[in-house]
Amino acid sequence: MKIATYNVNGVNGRLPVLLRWLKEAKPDVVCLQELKAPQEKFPLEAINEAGYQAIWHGQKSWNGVAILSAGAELKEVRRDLPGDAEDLQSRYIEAIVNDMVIGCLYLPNGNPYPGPKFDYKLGWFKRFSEHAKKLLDKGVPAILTGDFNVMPTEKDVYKPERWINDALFREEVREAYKLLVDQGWTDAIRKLYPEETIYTFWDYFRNAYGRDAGLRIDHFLLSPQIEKRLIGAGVNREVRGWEKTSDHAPVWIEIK
DNA sequence: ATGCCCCCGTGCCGGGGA
Repeated sequence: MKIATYNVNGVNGRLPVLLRWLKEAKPDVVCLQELKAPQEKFPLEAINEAGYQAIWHGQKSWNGVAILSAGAELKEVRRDLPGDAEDLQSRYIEAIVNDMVIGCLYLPNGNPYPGPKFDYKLGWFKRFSEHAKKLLDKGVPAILTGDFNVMPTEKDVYKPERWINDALFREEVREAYKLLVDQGWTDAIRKLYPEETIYTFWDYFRNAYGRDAGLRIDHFLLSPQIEKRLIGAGVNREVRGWEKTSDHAPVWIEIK
């Protein structure tokens, strides 16, 4: 079973790229982020025609997350991150698919540092970690995946020294990611490829993709039951080279 | 220190992204 995550950077502007990738990669379950579309403008018909059912939580202009499933039933659990009724940003949606919890997240960017957006990022991270801990404590097979907006280590940045004070790499944020993983999650890409340089995002600026000046910020965190079933993982980096493409590439795992 | 590129919309500029 193949599960993928893809920050599409506008689900309607990216629809041809998304449909082509679905057809070529044939993932069973897909988590999407940055829909940048209100609830009623999600392209459900095209996605149904591609063979997927979907649940999503849209928002005008920004954010927005979705979960797609090809065959297996998709049972929505929640469409918001618990812990702050005033937080109206669409950044989390969770479903049960094949008896697994699938959490699809779009963690706040947090720039500029310092400032209120950075504080919001740390607050969101804390709420997310509390929710993640509850999932582990329940002992259910779970996958948390999406755009974490964190490069976990220096290996995950083309030039770490340039990113020290960026909200994606600040020590507080890396520490928050480490604390989350240390609850008992496994970073799927690093489990299979501990030393490789692997990126999931390349800026539109400065020919970043051509220079391979990338970041690894889209992650798969697996609960112990899923980690035992992990048989493959990778990045469809060629998709980043397509016309009218997102600045992120799809990331996938295969479990037995 | 900033723009580069690209998305979206109370749209032809500005905010946000990372």
